[in-house]
Parts: sequence; structure tokens; C-alpha cells
Amino acid sequence: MGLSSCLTSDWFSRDVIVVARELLGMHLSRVIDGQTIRSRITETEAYRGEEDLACHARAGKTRRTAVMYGPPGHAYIYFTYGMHWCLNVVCMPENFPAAVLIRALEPLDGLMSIASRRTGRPRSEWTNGPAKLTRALGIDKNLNGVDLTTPRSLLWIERGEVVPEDQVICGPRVGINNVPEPWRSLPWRFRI
DNA sequence: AGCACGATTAACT
DNA sequence: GTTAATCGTGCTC
Repeated sequence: MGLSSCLTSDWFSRDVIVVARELLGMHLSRVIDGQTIRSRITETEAYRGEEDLACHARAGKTRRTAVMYGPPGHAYIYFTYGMHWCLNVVCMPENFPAAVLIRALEPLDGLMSIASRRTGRPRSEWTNGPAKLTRALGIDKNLNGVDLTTPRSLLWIERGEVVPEDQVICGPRVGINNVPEPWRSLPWRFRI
């Protein structure tokens, strides 16, 4: 195991729903202020194509969504509700807009660094939501578009543990209550 | 230039 | 269970 254990661009170029499922158990790492934070991905959601009316790419290619049309394995980071950042991984071949939203993490290392950004919150709520985890890891628009397949950069993803099927809960995506069917109810949310 | 809304969170009743 | 916070984005005029 001398070489990097990062996931490759080819790995992310597969179907976004398969990637969302298989990202469970993988390790997300972040270097900030000289500290390294390591974490395990525990919840994801898939967003696939312009036809998926829950996906930001339903509006086509715009300045915001351009990253989703780019190479797989890069970060798509968007701003919402006037104050929150959310982290996605671009998937599927270039020019097809799709991404996996990272919804929850289990911190493994760098707890002090996380605590400094989540003061006053119980530990169980440090990274159990898509905007909570970006706050905890100091992720914002400055990291939009970065290549997550580059080990030991500012933000990257490595192989972790394989999560057995009987430990995976699959269900509808959340926070999209105004989206029409069938998109609203598709079981594209995965969690351990 | 103006407008409505949002892949959420935290603090309420 | 309900609601304020807060502003970039995409759409309409």
C-alpha cells in the first residue's frame, strides 16, 4: 500500500447512484490551519442530470452549475438559505451534470480543529447535516471545483471501509418537498 | 433592477 | 411542530 489510496476519476465517472451508495464508508480528509481532519462518510444523496427536477442542473449549464458538467471527482460547493455551504462530488462522465451531496460524516481525527468551528454544539451534532459538516471542516466557495482525487491537498477522498448491504438505509431525498414526482420520492438517499 | 425562493439550521412553542 | 435568519441565483420586466 505504498501508493495513494485516493479514489480515481474513473471511479467517480460511474453512475451517480452507484457512487452515492459506495461513498458510504469512504474517508473525507481536510487540511486546514496546519491540522488534518479525517472523517468517514455516513450519509449521501444522488442528483442526476437536467431531467432530475431536484438537481440544480435542471436549470441547465449556468455559472453555478458549470462545475457539475466538468470532470468527475471534483467538488461542487453551493451556497443556500443565505448562510450555508454544501459539499458535493461531481460524478458521471464529463458533460453529464450529476453530483453526490455529502450529508453526514463521522469524525475520525482532528477533533480539536472541528471543535473550534462548532463551539457550543453537542459533539453528536458536529457533522450530522450537509451544512453542519462544511462548517465543521471549514469548507466554502474557495474550494469549489477542487480535484478530490489529489491526496494530501486541501480536501480529498480516500478508500475507507466497505459497508455491507445490510447496514445501508436507502430512502427518498430530503428537503425537496416542492419537487414533482417521481423525482421527489426516488430512493436516492443512502445512510449507514 | 427587482423578485421569489432555496439539496438548512437553530431556536423557539 | 413552527419559524426566522440571510443572500446568491435564476428568472421576469
